[in-house]
Amino acid sequence: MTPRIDPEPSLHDEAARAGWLYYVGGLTQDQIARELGVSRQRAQRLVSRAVAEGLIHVRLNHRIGVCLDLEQALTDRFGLTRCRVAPGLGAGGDAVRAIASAAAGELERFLRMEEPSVVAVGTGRALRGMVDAMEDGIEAGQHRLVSLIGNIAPDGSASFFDVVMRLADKVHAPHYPMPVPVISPTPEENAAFHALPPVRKVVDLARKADVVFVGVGQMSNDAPLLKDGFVSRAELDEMQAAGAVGEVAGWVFDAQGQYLDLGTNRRTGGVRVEPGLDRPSIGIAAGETKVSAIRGALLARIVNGLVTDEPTARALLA
Amino acid sequence: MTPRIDPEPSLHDEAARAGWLYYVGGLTQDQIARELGVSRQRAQRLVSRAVAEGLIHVRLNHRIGVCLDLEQALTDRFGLTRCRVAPGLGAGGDAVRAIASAAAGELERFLRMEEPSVVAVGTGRALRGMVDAMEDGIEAGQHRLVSLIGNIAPDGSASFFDVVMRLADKVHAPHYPMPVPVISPTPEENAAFHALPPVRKVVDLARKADVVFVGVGQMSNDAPLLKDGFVSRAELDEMQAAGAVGEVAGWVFDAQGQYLDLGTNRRTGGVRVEPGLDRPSIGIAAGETKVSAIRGALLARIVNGLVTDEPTARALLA
DNA sequence: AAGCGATGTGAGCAAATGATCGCTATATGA
DNA sequence: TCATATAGCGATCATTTGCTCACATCGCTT
Repeated sequence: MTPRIDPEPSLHDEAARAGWLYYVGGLTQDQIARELGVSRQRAQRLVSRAVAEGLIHVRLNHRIGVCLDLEQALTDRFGLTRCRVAPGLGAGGDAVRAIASAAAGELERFLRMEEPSVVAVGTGRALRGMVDAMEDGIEAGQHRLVSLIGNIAPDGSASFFDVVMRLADKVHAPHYPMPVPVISPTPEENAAFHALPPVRKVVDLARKADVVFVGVGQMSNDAPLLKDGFVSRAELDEMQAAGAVGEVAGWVFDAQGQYLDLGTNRRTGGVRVEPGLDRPSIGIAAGETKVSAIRGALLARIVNGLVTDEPTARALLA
Repeated sequence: MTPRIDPEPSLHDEAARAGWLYYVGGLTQDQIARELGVSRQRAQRLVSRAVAEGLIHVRLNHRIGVCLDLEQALTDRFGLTRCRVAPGLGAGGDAVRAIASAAAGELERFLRMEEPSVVAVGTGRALRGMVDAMEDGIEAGQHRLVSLIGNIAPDGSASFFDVVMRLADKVHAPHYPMPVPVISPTPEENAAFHALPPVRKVVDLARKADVVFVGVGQMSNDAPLLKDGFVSRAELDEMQAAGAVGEVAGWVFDAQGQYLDLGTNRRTGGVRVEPGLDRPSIGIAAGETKVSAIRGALLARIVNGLVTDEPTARALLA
């Protein structure tokens, strides 16, 4: 009579169940081991696997007063439309982790709208963290997701580009990668790509996006662009000398948020986020090293919304 | 220059921050203590306070296969429109805790709709848990919340009735309590209440609700109605003898889900959930002792949707 | 002002946890 | 076929955690 139940509790299932019993049920790992009929060590491993694989999501259901104050102060100072400040994670903490769930909440907010819209996204660790922190089960098929940044890397590595893809995968929305090199060897090659009709289509879509989510990269010596091999050391030096402090979607700007007309900016393939957009343009970024980059982006209104963490917020206001 | 920040980190704020550092940041309590400048013991107390007060919410981001199978089986067997099965919490686990977040998700689903609607809710521990497990920050001002059950208790205790109130409070929606006794001393008194125009208005609202959320109570010797003093032992005996196995919103039914025409049912003040509604009527209930009550409600289609836990689901199918 | 209860605090301690190590089984590929 | 990598497992052990107890503090009542 009982229907066919219990095929093969996959490893994921077992881990999820262990995590559930641990965090929701409050059982000890010993009890979980007994419940699942495994050794305590295995139970412990299942629990940590559940955490590591992001099966367990923790959210804080209380807006800490100080963070609200900081949000208000940032909003006033930079004329933002949206602002979220997550509590910091202490000295050695990972800023990306701190802001991931707040950023996820911000994105979910847009994805849940019934009105079909176009969501443009950049790349970077922060955005990646945001997507990972999103809840499962959100269906956003009515929206279109478009990448702001080229998806052809010099070394062919794709790890940099899977933010849109992962997101599209997660919410079952159509997505439009931008089929151009992140940064072309020459301005001419870049122009050749942009002359192609399919490329133009994606570019047009990105330009009319209803909302933009981007990370903000610093242009100091630990610049993501350098680490990922998109700019050479020499070019970085050149742009630093010209005042470069940050970049958004690969486009480099100075301390006032003015895009520079040199270096890689002449060969960057992606769509530039124009300053002063009338639609939301949300920056997701935190970390001591990014402060002047973020400030530049805010000053020129390359972004008019911000998700950051507490120490970064304080530094921006200082 | 720095704006006025740091008035008084309230106890809640501190607890929230400690919980954040612990669960999101992964710091040890010792590190948290140092970070916050308190003793380790205080840090530990703050963390547990954060959990106890529901500041920390844990969600499982993975639907365990077995639970999906059970949902399908229940849906097929009882012709449900919606069904969620949460993993069980093991032998000594609290069933309410297990289903709270799944139920919250189900309710949030409705509240997030833009279309204004009327949401009718019952009472009980399960619904209370559901509301507590809801995320903060959901705005549902477009909906109206109406209580199915009277809000006048024999002993004047209000703890039983604050489900609608807490919910309304949380999502900032208007709410309509039902200003009648849960159970009147006589049918006549009950009728007198229902003749009053303001009462009729609420009753009409409840009757046309677009979605109904109710708990399911058992009528065994540990019946909630008995424990809360709404029925006497003698009446319970009488109804049990007549086949009573469960109740929804105070209305008692038998194993087939047929409402009985005796005992308190002649004096119950609230609105009866009619069998076979064409709109969603979601039962939130789990626990071994409730199985036959739930089965009755399902068979007669007093509820056409169910949120329960794994062992209960298995028992319902057995 | 003394008494009293509620609340909070730190020390100590037992239990729970998670990291490490060496072992085994399985796969991978030359 | 064999060598080697890889992953999982149980045992051991240092660290982390949360509980209990004895005491201090504060506010309120008598």
